[in-house]
Amino acid sequence: MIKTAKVNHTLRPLDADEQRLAQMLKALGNPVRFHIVQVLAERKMCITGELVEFTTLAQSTVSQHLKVLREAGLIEGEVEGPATCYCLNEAGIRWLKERIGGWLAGCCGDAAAAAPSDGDPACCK
Amino acid sequence: MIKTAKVNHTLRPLDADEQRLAQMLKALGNPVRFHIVQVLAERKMCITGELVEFTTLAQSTVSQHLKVLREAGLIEGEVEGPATCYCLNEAGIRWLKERIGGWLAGCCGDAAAAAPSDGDPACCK
DNA sequence: AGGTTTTATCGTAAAATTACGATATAAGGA
DNA sequence: TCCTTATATCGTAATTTTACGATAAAACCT
Repeated sequence: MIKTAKVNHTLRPLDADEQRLAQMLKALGNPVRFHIVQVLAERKMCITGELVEFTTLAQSTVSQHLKVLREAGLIEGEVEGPATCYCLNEAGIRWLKERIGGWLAGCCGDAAAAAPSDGDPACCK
Repeated sequence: MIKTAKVNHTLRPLDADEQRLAQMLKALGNPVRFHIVQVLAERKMCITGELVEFTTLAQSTVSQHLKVLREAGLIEGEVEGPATCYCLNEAGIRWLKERIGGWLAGCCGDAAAAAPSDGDPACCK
């Protein structure tokens, strides 16, 4: 329950890209889902049942996790008979990498633009 | 309550780097914390009270969120009098970017190594 | 010394997430 | 047709996370 009495100064609404990034990070922020995408990267593709075998969770739980990853645009599934075969969503992963690479600009600026005077730049100076 | 009866095949334990990455993703997977790091990137530094003003949350809540970010290695705080001044942890952010950049290798291979025969590569082929 | 500001931490309630079993549905086989 | 396999979804319980108020402690000021 968020108090509305406090004036919200600068927390501007997230634009579409930021929302997408936040959704991806949230999806990956769960240990099981973190694992799943790694497994998919290694194996290239898995059917639901295989992922169920890899984890120690119920099939329904894995299915839910897959849904979160799917909706975040990190994986995609193709129905093959009664099974569903999942793999990473390459476009989504690429987007994530590019987005993170440019995220929080001004923090890790170009080495040419930011010449560290010390090996240990002061935190709050 | 995770069932232990199921054989855990290939979910190998995460190594230290993977654990660190998972922790960072988890920290960033919360909307408030996502916002905080963006604010810190824009403003370079903030004291706790300022971040409290930016959000609509209680001070104690913000403090908790800051703790999660701090422990994940994404921000750092320096005590100045009664206040604490926070900024992004540049080394941690840089590490995150590099790690994400190389994560899930084999998925977004080099364009030279993976020549797409179609504009829309099959998912589970 | 007393008062004010600031904040991290604690305890707890509320909210959100994750886990599970049940089940309907689709696909495939005998 | 019946049976089996596979899975997404639903309802719900369990667990975790997030929110809040209270408070102790540190720093600063009068």
